[in-house]
Order: sequence, then C-alpha cells, then structure tokens
Amino acid sequence: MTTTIRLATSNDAAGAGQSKCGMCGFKNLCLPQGLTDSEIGRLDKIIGRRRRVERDENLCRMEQPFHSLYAVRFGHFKTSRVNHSGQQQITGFQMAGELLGMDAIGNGQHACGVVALEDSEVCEIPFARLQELFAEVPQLLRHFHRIMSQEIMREQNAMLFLGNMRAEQRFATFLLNLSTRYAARGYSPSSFQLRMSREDIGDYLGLTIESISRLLSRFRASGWIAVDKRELRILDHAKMEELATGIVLAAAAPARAQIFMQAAHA
Amino acid sequence: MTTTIRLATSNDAAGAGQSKCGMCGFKNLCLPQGLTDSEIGRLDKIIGRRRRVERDENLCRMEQPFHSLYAVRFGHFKTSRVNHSGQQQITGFQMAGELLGMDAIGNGQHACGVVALEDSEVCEIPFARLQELFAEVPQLLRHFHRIMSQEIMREQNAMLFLGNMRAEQRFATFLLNLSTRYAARGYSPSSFQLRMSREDIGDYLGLTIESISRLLSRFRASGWIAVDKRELRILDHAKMEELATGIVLAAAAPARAQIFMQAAHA
DNA sequence: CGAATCTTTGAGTGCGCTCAATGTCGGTGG
DNA sequence: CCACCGACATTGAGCGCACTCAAAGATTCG
Repeated sequence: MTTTIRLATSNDAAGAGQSKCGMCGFKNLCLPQGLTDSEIGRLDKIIGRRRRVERDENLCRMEQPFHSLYAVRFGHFKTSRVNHSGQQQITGFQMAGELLGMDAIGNGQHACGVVALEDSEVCEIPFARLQELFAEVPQLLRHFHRIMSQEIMREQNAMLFLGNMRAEQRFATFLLNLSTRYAARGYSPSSFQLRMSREDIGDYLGLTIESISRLLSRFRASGWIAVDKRELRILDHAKMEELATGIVLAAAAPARAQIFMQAAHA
Repeated sequence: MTTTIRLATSNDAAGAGQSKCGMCGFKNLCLPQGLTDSEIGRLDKIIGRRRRVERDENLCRMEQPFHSLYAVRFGHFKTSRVNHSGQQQITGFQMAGELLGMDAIGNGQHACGVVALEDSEVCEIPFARLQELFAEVPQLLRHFHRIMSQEIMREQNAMLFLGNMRAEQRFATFLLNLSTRYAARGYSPSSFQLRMSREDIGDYLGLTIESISRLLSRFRASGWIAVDKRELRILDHAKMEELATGIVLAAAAPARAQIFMQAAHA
C-alpha cells in the first residue's frame, strides 16, 4: 500500500495486522470485551483482512457458503431475508462493534443477506480459526456465547413488537433502540441520522413505507421529534418511552407509574 | 439390558445417572448429535437430574437467574415474553430433543418464561459444567454453536411471518412447521395433536384467538384439514404449502412453478 | 436540465380486531 | 341423574388501523 491518504480506518504497521482489536474504539462492545491485552493480541492474529464495503454493496448474500463472521468497524448494515414468495423481512440494522453472520453457523450458509447502508468497513473473522482460539482463550468463548444469546434476545424483541404492537408503538420502540445504541457508542442519544431508507424501516417494522412516512409526519407535528430528511432529533424522550412501553409516567397516572418505577429498579 | 419393557422415560441404574443420553431416543436431534459413544458418556456425567414438569407448571420464569439449559425429554413446552405493558408474545413451542434456555446465557437471567403444555420431562444441563466439557469435546462445542445459530434462524423465520404474512399464510406456515418437526421424530406428519390452546397459537402468530378459530373453521370447511378439538389432520399437504409459500404448484401456473422447482433444487 | 429515486400526502378499502353471544366440554356437588 | 360452573372454543356484527392505489413533491445524480 503506497497511498498517503488515510481515514479513521487506518492502521499503523502495514501488512502484518497487529493491534487491530487493541486499538479499535469499539473493542469494549465487540468480541474482545473482557479480554486481557495478551488475549486480545491472540485474537488480533486471527482477524482476517479488513474489508471495505461500499454503500448498497452486498457483504454477503443469502445461501452463500459460510466462512467468516464479520465485525462492523464503522458504517451501518442491514440484514434481510427473502422468502419464496418474494416477501422481504429486514432482520436487523447493525452498527460499529456489532457482529454479523451468526445465523450462518448452523447450516454453513448465510441465512440472511447483508448490505451496507453507507460506505462501511468490517473485520473478517474466519470462523474456523476463531474456533481454534476458543480452546485457548476460554474467556473469549464465554463472551461469544453471550453475544449469540443476545442475538437471540434481539430477535425475540423483534417478535414482540411485530406480533403485538401497533404501528406507533413499534416506531417509538425502534427510535429508542437506535437512541440507546448510539448512546452506548458515545454519540448523542437524541440526535442522529437515520442511515436506512423509509422503506428499510418499514421492512424491519412490518409496516409500509407510507405508514413510516405518516408516522414521521405525525411525530413531528406533535412536537415529539424533529426530522429533516434522514436527520432526526428526539425532542420528547419521555413521550417516546411512553409510546414504546404503553405506560404513562405522568401526573395523570401517578399510582401506576410508581409501581412501574419500583419494578424497574427491583 | 435385562429389562424387557422400557418406557421412553425410564432409566436403569438408580442414582448415578449413567447412559442418560446414550439411551435416549432423541439423541440424534439433541446435544449429543454427532458425538462418539465415549463422548456421549462424558456428556452423560454432567447431565443433572431429570425434572418432571406438570402441565401448566413453570419450568422457569422471566428474569430468574440462569444456571442450566434444559433439553426436552418428552412433552411439550411454550416459551413466552411479556413486556412492560403486559403484552405477551409466545416465542416458540418446544418438543422432544429441543433445547431450552439459550436466551438466558447473555444476561445470566431468563429472558423467556417456560411453561409445560402437558406433563413433561426435561434433562437439566448445568451450563457451567457444559462449558468445562466444551474444552474437552470440541465436537460438542461445534454442535452447540450450530444449535444456537439454528435458534437464531428460527426466530428470524418467526420475524418473517409476523412482519410479512397474512393470517392464512401464517397459520399454514405454523401447521407445516409442526408437521415437519413431528416427521423428524418419527411421528405422522399429517396427523397430530395441537398441544397448545387456540390462545397460545394466536399469541405465537400475532393473531387473536377468534382469528385462529375462524382459520381452523375455514380450513376445515375447505377440506384442507380435519379438526376435532385439538386433534388435527392435514388432508391437503400441497394446499398447505401453496398457502405457506404463496406459490401455486399447479396447472394454473406451470411456468412459475417450474422456475421455483429449479430454484429449490439449485 | 431531465430522469430516476425517494418521500409525502390523500382517498378509499379490507383484513383482522373488538365486542358480544352462544356452544361445548369436563368437573363438582346436590 | 341433572344442574351448574368455569374454561375454552365458535360464530356473528361492526369498526378501525394500516394497507393499497394514486398523484404530486423533493432530492439526487448524470
């Protein structure tokens, strides 16, 4: 590599691939979480090449053979499944520090297609080598199990809103989920960009593009959010939580609110 | 082996707990899949007590601390989550050979409640001991990862029908799913009992109890199924697949059917 | 500037929900 | 034995939320 311009993605020592995880700003959200420096070093050694993925490019397609997991280094992705009749369901949106491809382990082929929502970069993690490392770094294995389990919980949360919630509640839940995840990454929980199109949001929430558009308009008109194209600000966080949980934490229903607060802190 | 008659549930040598997995009729569907006899023996040693669970009894509740996974030995279970506003989503129905509790690994507490649909029995698998065994039996670890990944896929399938399908299509998908799973266990794929109430089915499919009842009536009136209480027979399997996939494999649309058949075999 | 894509907004419709009544079954006690 | 009860299931009537269809506006990109 002889290029001179380097973005935030750059790594020092060319080639050998040292300190990939150790220097990554998201190591506490990603696979290395809870590992010692020396263990991180061993993980570094098996991390494959970084891979740039341009906006709208497929990181992998459904039914492709599985070789590697991918950790998002920066950028955003969407994962989706299409069934025989052509119906698409977006199964999730992934951001920096999150792991992609765990659905592919079971059958040795990707169950979801993965597409970049913007120019992004992932770290390739050859699964065969990761498995070897599990034997040597038990803490890594334990954390990997936690990550997979959390992926299961994430999907179950999606089932919960797809099966039970009205459009308004789904959408508020979605916005709060983004808010929380950005906060965990040190970004503003109240002001962020929607990296995905209205259609993607709809395909995730089980709603149409028109419904998403109407929800955005209505939330804006109510003064709960501000939207300009894909720029979004949550103006009334409490109202969002009220919508998402269905619980009114206000003077109107103080008794019930207290009960909930106690439960939440228990 | 000196006994002549053995129920699926019986175990010989009292106490010590030998040959639990080795003699289990579902070992090829469960954790021991692909293990050698000696490896199964090692797995046997860590399997905790068997636990009987009566109909409507909780195997575990939401937010309980996590210690063990459970393998269903016989009987049926449902797993469900309830959110703050009291909305319930059934996340799945489990039968013999299936593993319960993987959602609890991530946070160390059960994300789902588990209730027996009939008198049932599970094998308790202390997770800490299972983790120790992973280090000694790599094949077990690999298979465990496959199981967790398949659980992720299962949840994603649920997202697909909850987000995209009409009531009729969801219900046909549900019936075919049961059919396939019973077939894999050596039972009839076309005749089985619905172990769960209409309400449970509704809470799983994101529909009301009335809708489920109407669907059953309509499917019966159309001659596609026979229902008597909870006894169900699939009379027209092809029609069920047509409904579930949205693809008509019939003379009416031969061209499209051919395309699908090719794709399915590719 | 024009073409393509994405988004917003409106009008009307229909699927599945809500509410309500009736039916069926198993259990319990007189 | 029947009467009664509670749980579960079925069926009907009417409604409303989100969908479909349609058109216009906004934005991006060549």
